[in-house]
Amino acid sequence: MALFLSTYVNKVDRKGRISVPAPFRSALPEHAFNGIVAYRLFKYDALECCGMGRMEAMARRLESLEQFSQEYDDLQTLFSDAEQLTFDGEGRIVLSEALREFAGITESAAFVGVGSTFQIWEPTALETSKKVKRDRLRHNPVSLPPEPQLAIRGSGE
Amino acid sequence: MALFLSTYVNKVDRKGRISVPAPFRSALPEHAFNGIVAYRLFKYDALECCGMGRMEAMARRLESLEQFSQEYDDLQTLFSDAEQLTFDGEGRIVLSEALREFAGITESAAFVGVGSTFQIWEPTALETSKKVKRDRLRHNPVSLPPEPQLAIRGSGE
DNA sequence: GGACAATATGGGATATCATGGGATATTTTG
DNA sequence: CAAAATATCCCATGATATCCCATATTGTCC
Repeated sequence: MALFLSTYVNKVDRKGRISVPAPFRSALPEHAFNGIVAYRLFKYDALECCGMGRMEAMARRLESLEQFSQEYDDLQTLFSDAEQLTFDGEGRIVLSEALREFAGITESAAFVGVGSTFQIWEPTALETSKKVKRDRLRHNPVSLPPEPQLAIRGSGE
Repeated sequence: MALFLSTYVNKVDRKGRISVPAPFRSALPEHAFNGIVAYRLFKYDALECCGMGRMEAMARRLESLEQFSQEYDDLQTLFSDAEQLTFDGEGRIVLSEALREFAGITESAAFVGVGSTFQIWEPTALETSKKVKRDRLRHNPVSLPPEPQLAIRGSGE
């Protein structure tokens, strides 16, 4: 499984191109599609990204939900707003205006490794969010449960 | 499982390089990634370090949490603040300015084995913290639980 | 106490990565 | 079908990360 760590801030150029950090490109599993999928987070004005394989697995899990249910419909939105972004020869992607606008990205973007996926944030918004979360962790420690069972995602369990 | 003991103090050079003590390098499990992962402790201005395998296990455990819960979001910060640090040919890592600043490290750093992981502290801050803990233990002794129950905690205990 | 090995420290060269620009191919629009 | 717009591809450069080599210090063994 892919593991994304750290945070990198890179520039967006006039053509909407931005370098995906080299460690993230290395961490992506091999796939016929050479790039990533970006979709909008529900809770934050930021994007979540992963390889195509993970997206395909998510699609299979969507199929396990009750068709026509409210949550099925809701999750379909995730897919319809998602964009596949191909790497160019230098490891850059092009962020569409729609994605940039959703995340409030203008000149730079922060690539935020969060374990099995990574996120793309506007850097100032990221710092604000991180500060809140760090403060919360400092005052209300949480723990990780022991080594898992696999969880079904997106089911709201 | 890895076992890290003792405390070593090494120098940071002008490029931010520092030697990881040889016993710690030996104690790390084999992994394709030749280095360590450093992340920020919640309760102290210090870093905690482990091998990549342990970080991967932590990522799997994160996946077992409810995906949109607040504690899930908060713990993601641990990953986004973490950095993978590759060993150079001489067993050194480069501590980024962000990590050094967080831990208050300038000229030297203390490597502190704490069992299954190790920590990196600014040496004076470490001494202060140790003194506080020794005083507390003297007045309020604690015990270890029996063998199978040790849990990894997201916060300093 | 000396020799040797292991470890830590220091410096410089090279490779990689991020950034920037232009050309070409493809798609869209009129 | 042609022109315009956009996406993709290709190439170059500067900064920095990585790699390589040497020396000093410390620990171990005889």
